[in-house]
Amino acid sequence: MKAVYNLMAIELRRPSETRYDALVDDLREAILTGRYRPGERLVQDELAEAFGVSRIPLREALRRLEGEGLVLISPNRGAIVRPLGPKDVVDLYDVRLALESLALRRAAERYADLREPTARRHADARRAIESGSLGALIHLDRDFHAEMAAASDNAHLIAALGGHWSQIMRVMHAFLKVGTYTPAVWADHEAIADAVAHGDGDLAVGLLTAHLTNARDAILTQLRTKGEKL
Amino acid sequence: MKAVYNLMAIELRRPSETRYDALVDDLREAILTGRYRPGERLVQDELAEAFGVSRIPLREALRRLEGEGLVLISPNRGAIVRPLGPKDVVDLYDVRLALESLALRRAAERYADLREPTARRHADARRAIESGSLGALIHLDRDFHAEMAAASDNAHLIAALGGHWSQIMRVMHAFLKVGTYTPAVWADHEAIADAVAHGDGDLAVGLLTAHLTNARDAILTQLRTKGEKL
DNA sequence: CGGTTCTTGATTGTATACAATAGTTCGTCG
DNA sequence: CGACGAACTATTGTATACAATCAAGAACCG
Repeated sequence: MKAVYNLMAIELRRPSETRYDALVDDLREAILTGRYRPGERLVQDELAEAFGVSRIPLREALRRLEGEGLVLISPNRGAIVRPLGPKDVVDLYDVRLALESLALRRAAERYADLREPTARRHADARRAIESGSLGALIHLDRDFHAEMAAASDNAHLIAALGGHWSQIMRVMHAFLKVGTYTPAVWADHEAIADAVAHGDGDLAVGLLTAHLTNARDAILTQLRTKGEKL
Repeated sequence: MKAVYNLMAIELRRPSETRYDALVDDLREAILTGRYRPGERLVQDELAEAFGVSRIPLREALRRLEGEGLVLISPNRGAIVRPLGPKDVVDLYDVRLALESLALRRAAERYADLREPTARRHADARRAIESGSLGALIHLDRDFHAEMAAASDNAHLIAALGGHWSQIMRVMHAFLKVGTYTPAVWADHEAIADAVAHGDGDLAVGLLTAHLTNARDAILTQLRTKGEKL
């Protein structure tokens, strides 16, 4: 059970970042990408050795991810990756629509102009699709929505959406393993950015509603037909 | 620095509850009620001794509360109680309205009938007002909204609202120290419960919007005139 | 004196060690 | 042969101990 610490990896991060900070990011990413499967037990000793740390910062990271809803922890029983079903997808997208609608309205009131970075990401996304790097694609997608949230200038909204995107990204990763990514989403993004820049909150929300409904339904049909686990 | 552990307090809780679980609740309550002031440093050794535990479960509890937005933690610097200003009140109520509106619509779709427990709480609230137990009053208020959230049958929405209520309760506690509690809120609650029971989501949301706007404005004016810290 | 480096004390970060719990296996008895 | 229960094992929960970091003040130099 003695761990051979990965000395190199530790010092590649900026100095004042603690093991906890790095662990939260790494563990989250591992769960999002499906390296740890839904329902799988997360045994502390194993994880600690895998990440080259002791159980102390690891436990703190698990508590954090519990707060984000990525893992479930029961006393004296340990942590598992939270399993998600079709109802979770529906529920998540409901909450997401409510929060992001608010974000768009506030961003539109301030005439936030995100057209330039959105176009840039659109180009990046094309390249990511060609090279087949799904992970990068999802991060670009999230970045767009995160930037919209930031434009709302509401710290509590940003925090709430940040937590929810962990879950959304899990769903997306699972979907992209079996489904196909339609570049149309980036046209949607640009239309939304346009509406916000012109201060038209109603239009932006309408576009977002269609955008999310399409995405959700595509995911749900894939889930039903291929029966992929989340 | 040696702690004389409060042996009695430990076993008064249900057996399989860990020190972490108890700490989260106790620490949250202490922050909500203002026992630890906004901006105040939360030194781990001091807290550990005060609560009769070691720093390990304490640190985990702090991570949890960080996730709820009650404390801010910076690496190697420690935790402080997150200070809230007038803008936070506006932002919080914005997010709250978005989330609770969704909850009411879903609850109304299901014709959830919460009129009986709401009336019961109304009576309890009268007694709480007479006996001047503000803390109990706030908990009753939260319970109403929590039950509405639960009636939405959306686990992710419930979780999101649960986290937010920590913050809302902080604002309410601070407000009630200087402001007055108007029993009219319970008439609002009953009207909302009625609308939901009749399946009228639009009406329920309209009532909620007025309810929250009134509450928010009352808090804001109190803050501005008396300049109370949150 | 004003600014800069060094030292020190307080505090956080993390590893190790041990205690407590729950799940499991195996034996016993009906 | 199955139900019950007692050891055993794997794993979590928590305390202690020590290392790393930061903030503040002292010493130093211009």
